[in-house]
Amino acid sequence: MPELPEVETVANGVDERIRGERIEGTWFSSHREPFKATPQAMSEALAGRRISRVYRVGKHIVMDLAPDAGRGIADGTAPVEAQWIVHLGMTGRLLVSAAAVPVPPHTHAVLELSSGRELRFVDARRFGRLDLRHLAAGEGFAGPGHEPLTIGAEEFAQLFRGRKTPIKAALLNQKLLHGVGNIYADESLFRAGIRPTRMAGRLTRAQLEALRVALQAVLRHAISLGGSSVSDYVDADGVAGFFQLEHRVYLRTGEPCTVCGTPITRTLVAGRGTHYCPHCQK
DNA sequence: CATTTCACCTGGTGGC
DNA sequence: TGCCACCAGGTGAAAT
Repeated sequence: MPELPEVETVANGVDERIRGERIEGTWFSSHREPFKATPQAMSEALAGRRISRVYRVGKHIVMDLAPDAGRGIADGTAPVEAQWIVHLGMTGRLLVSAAAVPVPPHTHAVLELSSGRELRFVDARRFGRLDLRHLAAGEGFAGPGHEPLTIGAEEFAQLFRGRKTPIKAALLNQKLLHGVGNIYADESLFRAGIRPTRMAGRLTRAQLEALRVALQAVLRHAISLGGSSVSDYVDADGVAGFFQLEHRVYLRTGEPCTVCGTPITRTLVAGRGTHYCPHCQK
């Protein structure tokens, strides 16, 4: 499901709903895939602590964990002792539900909260990951690349200098920019008029700047509409987003380009389905 | 090191 | 209705 706008929507929704709550208990499934840290380690780190803040870094959701009795829980300034890191993979969901609501199939983690509600991690394909940071052991979670929403023109252009890979593959590389995925790579390249197969290192400075502006605009617009719901994605309340209605090329193979009417083409770039207008994108 | 390919999973859809 | 191929928002390991 989830690229930057969807992860941002989920993280903000979870933060609004459960910030300040105490984690009373935990439950984890017996599948091994979603767990980078062991369920036992996560249980020990989570149970008895308070959730002081939930936010997005790249495509990761970070939950700051503070001591139960600490000050500054409500405004997120409490001392952070550990962080729970959630990556939604392709089909992951993070849901805040009343305990009485039936637990959905493919639920892999449940945090029981002081309000009586539960935070549930649900993931059919199990490409998602759950992990843990102990801040006493080092830095907080930073993520692998630059933040797409705030990166400046100079830094952005620098990322692609000399790269002999298609620009779309570079956009998907999380060590360069973290948070861009298949939908927003295709949509930003369309809005910038750049063909996804163009070699990244051969783009002009003006083209790269057009791409940066288009990418930031498309991500902000998508966040404002609660993200794109293609099949699985929903927010923390289980509600779908609306940005899929604004897609100009993604999954619109054969449909007319909204600008020139030429049928949208689908090809493979970096092993991913890639959609573009052969007339508007050079 | 840079880049490409493929495996990891389940479920939905569309053709026959 | 059933079966099968193909497709899907994600990485990360292995090969080149």
